[in-house]
Amino acid sequence: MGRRKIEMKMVKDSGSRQVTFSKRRSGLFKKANELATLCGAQVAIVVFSPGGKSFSFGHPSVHSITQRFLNQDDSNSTNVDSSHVSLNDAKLEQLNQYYVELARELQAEKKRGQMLEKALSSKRKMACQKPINELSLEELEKLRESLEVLRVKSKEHACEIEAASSLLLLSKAVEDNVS
Amino acid sequence: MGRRKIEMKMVKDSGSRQVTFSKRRSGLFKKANELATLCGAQVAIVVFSPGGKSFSFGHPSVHSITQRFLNQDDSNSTNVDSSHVSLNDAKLEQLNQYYVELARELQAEKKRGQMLEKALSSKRKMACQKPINELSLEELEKLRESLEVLRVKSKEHACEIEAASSLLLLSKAVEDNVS
DNA sequence: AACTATTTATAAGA
DNA sequence: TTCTTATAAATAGTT
Repeated sequence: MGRRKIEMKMVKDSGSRQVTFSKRRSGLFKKANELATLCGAQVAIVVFSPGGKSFSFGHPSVHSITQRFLNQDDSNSTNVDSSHVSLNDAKLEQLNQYYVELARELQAEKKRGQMLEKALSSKRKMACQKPINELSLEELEKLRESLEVLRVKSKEHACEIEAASSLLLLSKAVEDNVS
Repeated sequence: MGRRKIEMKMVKDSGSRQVTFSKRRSGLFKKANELATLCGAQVAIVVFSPGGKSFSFGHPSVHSITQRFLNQDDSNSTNVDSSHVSLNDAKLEQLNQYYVELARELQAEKKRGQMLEKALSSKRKMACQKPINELSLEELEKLRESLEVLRVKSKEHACEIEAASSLLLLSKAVEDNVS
């Protein structure tokens, strides 16, 4: 948002980075205040600059909000039963929502889509196509999600095989459904 | 920032308020992520909606930042008992990490359109050459990206047939390789 | 700190 | 609700 578009990576020059930090921190707090005002929400923000200096915004206060947040799931420390539908589950779901929202942003990639369309067109020359009328968008989405999970698991450098198996089950299901 | 300027006060209509909250919370988190990325800053945000539902953003994590913040002015207080940090908490933080990481990768992905085209055209070969559980992380990522774009194209209601067909080619390649 | 040329966010609308 | 679009707002580079 300025004279030029900038790369979304660490600003190299220390001076410029300090200026950017100052401007954007101010902007962030303003947005937070607007969110609290317009929606009656409670918002707390804590920021540490690269130099280690802290800044905070809180409506009504950072302390009250962070305590409320941190104490959400501590009340039943004795109950570690996984079958219990806890607030943690809500949080997990919530984070998953963010994850999905971000994935959705990829739709804004018009240019890349066009390039892929080209690639897909040339791909179609290859034979061995099957009827696809019964393959729903929902099923496409399922397969995509499974790969999303697979990617995460791979990055954990753990249970790669388990993840791959899950993927296979899904892709097999899709394949069965079509044939 | 929209069709009209709005008064900076509580949105009366409950439905509109919910929509505004959702949009602006998303925008706030995006700004926070940009601040962290551009300036190498640590940022933690906790938001409670009017309905009492909580949302959080943390880079690197809400917990670490709030602890750092709460401890800086309270150096005489003993450490908060860390034994209550359950496995679920760890999972949450981990998921949060994925969220942050994905947001960052989203920016990078937008610049890899051409690479994606290459990846797609060479994908089937790779899938056919070795078992899926031996695919490299990079290869899995490419496959995932391909499906990501397929999904986008599908939702654009353009070339649904082509996309689905290509997906089948992909899944078929995987399936053939395994069976 | 101000100043704008631009980009980005978003309030309405479809 | 998800996707546009017209407009307001944020901000990158400049002075």
